[in-house]
Amino acid sequence: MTQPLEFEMSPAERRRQKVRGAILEAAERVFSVEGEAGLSIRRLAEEMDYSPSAIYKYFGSKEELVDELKEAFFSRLMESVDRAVIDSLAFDVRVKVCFKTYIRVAAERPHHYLAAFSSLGSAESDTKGEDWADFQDMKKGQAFNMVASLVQEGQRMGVFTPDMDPFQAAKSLWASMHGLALLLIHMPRFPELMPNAHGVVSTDAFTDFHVDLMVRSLQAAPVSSSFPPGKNEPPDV
Amino acid sequence: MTQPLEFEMSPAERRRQKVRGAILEAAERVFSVEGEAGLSIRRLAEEMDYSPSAIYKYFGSKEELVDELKEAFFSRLMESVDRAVIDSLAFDVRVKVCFKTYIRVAAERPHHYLAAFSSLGSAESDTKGEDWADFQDMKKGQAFNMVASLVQEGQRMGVFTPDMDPFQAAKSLWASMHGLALLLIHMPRFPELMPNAHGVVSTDAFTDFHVDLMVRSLQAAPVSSSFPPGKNEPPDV
DNA sequence: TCGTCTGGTGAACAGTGTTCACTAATTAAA
DNA sequence: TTTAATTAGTGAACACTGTTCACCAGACGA
Repeated sequence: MTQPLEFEMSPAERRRQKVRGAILEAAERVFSVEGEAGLSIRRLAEEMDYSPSAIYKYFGSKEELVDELKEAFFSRLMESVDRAVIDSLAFDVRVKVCFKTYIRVAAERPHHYLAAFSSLGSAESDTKGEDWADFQDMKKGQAFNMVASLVQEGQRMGVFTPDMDPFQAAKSLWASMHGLALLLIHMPRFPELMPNAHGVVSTDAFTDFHVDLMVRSLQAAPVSSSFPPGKNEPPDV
Repeated sequence: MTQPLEFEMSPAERRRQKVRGAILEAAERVFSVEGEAGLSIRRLAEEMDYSPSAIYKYFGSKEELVDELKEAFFSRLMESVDRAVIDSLAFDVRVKVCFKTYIRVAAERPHHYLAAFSSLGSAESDTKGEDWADFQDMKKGQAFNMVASLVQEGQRMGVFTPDMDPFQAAKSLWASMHGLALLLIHMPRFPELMPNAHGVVSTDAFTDFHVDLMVRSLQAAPVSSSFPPGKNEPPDV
């Protein structure tokens, strides 16, 4: 998986990796501002004074190239979240900073985040490994695991209600996080532009609000009102 | 906006609308299973025994055609939600059925829903009308308004906490709804495949769980624990 | 009946991703 | 060091795409 260290590469291999990196860099430059639609092999080749077919000596297809961009982005995203979480000590700020960092970094690179979720998964994949493998390869599983362990920690501390599957809760939280990130990407200023009762609300303030609601939904329920608290749904199979 | 009624159209106009409808029908057929990528003007023309350029007598561009498919889908989506909400009497089942219907219908037509949210909005739109106009045109605003009025109703009934802007709450709920719909589209069986503490969880059961959490986050907070309840963020401008 | 408008055609333009035969150079082996 | 083999890079081509344009025939209104 990981490429060999630099000093144990032949000069040829080292030069090859250098060119490969240059291609990825140029691709990243274009992709960041114009997305997959604006990134064409021919344009990329022209920008590097290469022939289009030269690119294919380094990448099997355009999809392969873009996949590498997406994977690199997801690594940066996870790294950002990790760092933000580690730097925070108190539990409550840790969980909130986790969500907020994810949403902010995702919205900062809209094309990357969008591209990573723009293809729809095969609906009839009998081989249950396929989706899940892709899931871990793309490091999306890492986000899920981090959220799940945060929920468990909250439950151990008695801050979150114990009568819910932490994995289910993590999925739900992830969906809410994902949803806001994508809404911010698709309509960048929708928190400001859409109606508000009390004047304009900045995107940051709205993100805080959304994350607050997400966290509130997990808190230990002191009394039950007309809505039953989230309990584990029994598997209906 | 609305086309003239059938009996007040000239025979020519009626024939024209008939062909136009046939094109849209064929496009819908292809788009439903293969999405925008699989829908090409040439293929469409071939399927109807037309020349490719004939399509352009009825639609200015491919984008215009696809936009009409997306708009029709959103109309169906909103109609489904409306009908589901109207058929329910009790407030709690009404709000849950609203969310669940939205998510289900969106996930049933993944290509449509994905296409409607696949283009990223212009980040630097100074004309604040642009995003908002697109918003109402695509009938996405209708979803928002429905959710907002549900929140207000819940607040009037005392079921939802009164100290939060119902519009902000509606945006947050919409984001959570949107997020789950897109996750189900991108990884259709992620509720089953991802880890669970208590066996396999069906997609339906997980949707119920997610919606429960969404609703719980709005409930009137009896006592405040370590997390402050969602209050109106003051505008910071 | 005559002119105008419109539906439909085929060819072409400018793109796209990708492949393939072909050099030229660089590397590994003798 | 000379030779063989592998590889980097090229340009042309294929099969697509959306879109336009000149043209033609038939239907329409005057």
